[in-house]
Amino acid sequence: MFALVDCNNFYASCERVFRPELVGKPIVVLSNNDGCVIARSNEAKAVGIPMGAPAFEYEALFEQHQVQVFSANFALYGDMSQRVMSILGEYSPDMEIYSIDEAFLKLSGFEHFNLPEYGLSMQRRVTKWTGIPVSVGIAPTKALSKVANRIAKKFPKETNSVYVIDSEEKRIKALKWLQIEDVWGIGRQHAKRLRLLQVHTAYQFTQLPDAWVQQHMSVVGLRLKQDLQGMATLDLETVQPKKNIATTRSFEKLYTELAQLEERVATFAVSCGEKMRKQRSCCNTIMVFVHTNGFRQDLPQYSRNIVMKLPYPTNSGIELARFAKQALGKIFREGFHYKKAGVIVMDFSPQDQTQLRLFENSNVRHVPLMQAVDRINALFGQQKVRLAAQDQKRVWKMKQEKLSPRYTTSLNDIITIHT
DNA sequence: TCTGGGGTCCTAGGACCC
DNA sequence: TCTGGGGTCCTAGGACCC
Repeated sequence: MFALVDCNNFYASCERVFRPELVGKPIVVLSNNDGCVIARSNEAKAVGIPMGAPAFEYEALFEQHQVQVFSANFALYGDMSQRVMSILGEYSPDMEIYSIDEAFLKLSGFEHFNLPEYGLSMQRRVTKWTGIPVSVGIAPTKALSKVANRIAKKFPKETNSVYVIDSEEKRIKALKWLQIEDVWGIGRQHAKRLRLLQVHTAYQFTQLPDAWVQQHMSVVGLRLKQDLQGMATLDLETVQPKKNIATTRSFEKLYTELAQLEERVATFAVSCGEKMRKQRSCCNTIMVFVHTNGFRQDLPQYSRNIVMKLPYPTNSGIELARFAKQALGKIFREGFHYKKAGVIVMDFSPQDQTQLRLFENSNVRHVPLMQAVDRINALFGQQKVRLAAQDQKRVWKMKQEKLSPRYTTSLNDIITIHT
């Protein structure tokens, strides 16, 4: 059996832990630059705020329903996630942290446990120890545990937020209840196509011939179908080093000059270097892209990326910034208003076994230098030490007008209790 | 005026090898 | 009228997840 434990409205719930007066009130959390809604409490969903809603279009509705609006506070969410995961880790030796707010637990060898009770224990302990409400779905396969979780979330009162699919009757009933677009692994495109074929529920999907599923949805679709039928095709996945690492941002205003973009792109490259060093990878290829604001129909549009093969593998921020600037120079065009840029590094080789080149090699002195930079920045805050090519005066700043304190990760922000 | 930021996997087709 | 049989690597595009 597998359990899927998923935090309810995670970002909104994190904000609520330290603002208990907001329990029962509508809350939304916005993306970077306070752009779109990326999390909603149940109350916010109920007043009709969709996922991804542009904040500026919904200001009136926020006002009307007294919606509490927060800028994304990833320092807080990341820390709360770790707390939740460390509690869940006690419940099984095999856990896959699937995303910031959910984890699969493999329950092999738990045959003699009372699973509904076990799930309830997880649910209660996480809520009690962290303040984050969670839902638990337990079933014979991963895909079915997702289904069970959805039921637990949809009917919290009837299920106590824990649902177990442990019989053929329950499995079929659950699949007949689940709409096709709500199936894990079936996105918009496949759902549309399946609807046209009169496949409206997860159950009907499991009745399709294997050959059709394989032809139109590849082996990924076929595995999903079998998993939903109760044959455990998907197993826990172990943590693998990432194959690509990206740092990309939309800008708070439109840029027209190369120098402005260079400064930002250098910062993105440095950030990619930091992320690579954390997993001890060096990249052999770097991609830089820029584009204008696609929503602005009054301005000419331009969008381009460039892939640059590096002469040697590196994870030095200094070298990455230099290459990224070179690449940017090749795709930058005068006369456009740029809204977004990014750096993506790929084609990794392990840091400790890079192949030396005959003529050009990464500067070995950067290795201890980057270690020192990482340690200083870890101690004194991000970007305390940075390149001259990066923003010196910090001229740009992400729009974060509704940022909550970093209650759990910054001593200055620690909560005060008056007694 | 304002519209997010990360990731993964699979397939088909072309270029190339012997 | 007929025109081999096996591979690999790379890229673009399409789908999906949170």
